[in-house]
Amino acid sequence: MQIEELKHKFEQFLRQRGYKITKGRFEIIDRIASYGQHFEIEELVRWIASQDRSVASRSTVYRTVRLLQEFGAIREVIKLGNRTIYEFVAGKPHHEHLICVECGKIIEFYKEEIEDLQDRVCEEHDFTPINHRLEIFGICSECKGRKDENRRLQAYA
Amino acid sequence: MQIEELKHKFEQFLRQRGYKITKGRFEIIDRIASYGQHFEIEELVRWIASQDRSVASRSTVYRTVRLLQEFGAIREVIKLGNRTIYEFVAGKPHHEHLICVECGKIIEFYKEEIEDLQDRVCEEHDFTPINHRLEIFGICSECKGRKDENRRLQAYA
DNA sequence: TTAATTGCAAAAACTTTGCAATCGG
DNA sequence: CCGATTGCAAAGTTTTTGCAATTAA
Repeated sequence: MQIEELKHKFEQFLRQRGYKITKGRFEIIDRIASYGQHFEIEELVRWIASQDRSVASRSTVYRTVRLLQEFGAIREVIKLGNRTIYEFVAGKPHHEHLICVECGKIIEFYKEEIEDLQDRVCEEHDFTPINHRLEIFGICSECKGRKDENRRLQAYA
Repeated sequence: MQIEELKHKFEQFLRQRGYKITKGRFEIIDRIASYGQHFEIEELVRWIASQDRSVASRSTVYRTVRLLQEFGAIREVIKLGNRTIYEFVAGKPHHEHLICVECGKIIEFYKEEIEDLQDRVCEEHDFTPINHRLEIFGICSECKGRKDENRRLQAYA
């Protein structure tokens, strides 16, 4: 399974750095995987606490999230206001996000050409890219529909 | 002057919303302009306090920054870790950023094609974009030079 | 054994808010 | 005069950290 492979690689990563293989760290990976694609840390803390409080404390969750980020299993993908939304990468190919500011829906997309153009920009500036993030905020089709409805209702009122 | 025009438009914006034209709000615009292109709120608070404490309190700075954001004179352009970097837009055309994670340097760029491709992606998803942000994190040419130097030094050690 | 990890509570960093005083229209 | 704004201090959020106890190697 994908997750097992990830855990195995994480184990190697920990060993390489002289860190320890603890139950908590691997449990957190499982909880992230079971929570779904995107999450905020406090959400994750609550999710873990709601299931089994003994898995990890808030501090351990924060510390493990940082570690998983260094390892590359999760990424900060959306920054909106004071919120940070992480994504469980788990070997998924790179992609960008459309974020509906109305309902919070997150749509993933990938455009090879955009990536290529970014590389070109970096070359032009002799800049070595490490990672990037493209966030497009707007209104999704469902919310647009809903808005039109509201407008109609208001018009009749 | 550019700033005067901006202030004039901001005045109209305030009136339109039934808000008041206060000295503080306009002073803050001047201080942002004099601070430079990019800033964090706490930096701005300190900058203002260092010049003339009577201009505005921390709360007023926070409240005015929010207002200026709604108005469109400033934008949240970089979100890195727990930091938020704002940019004074002041009629400048839209652009994206390269951020050096080594020295913090910010390089602006604009690629028409990237914008066009984004529009196409949005159309494909029937998504109405409101705004977007593309951040490319990496190492700038100066820092690369510095790193090579370090490597050389280490090699000799 | 011993160095890393954990949980806890405290602190830090950043931001928002309630309220009384003040100011703008 | 009335309602918006301000400054202050207090409270809210989110994240980090010091420390003693615990655990992995």
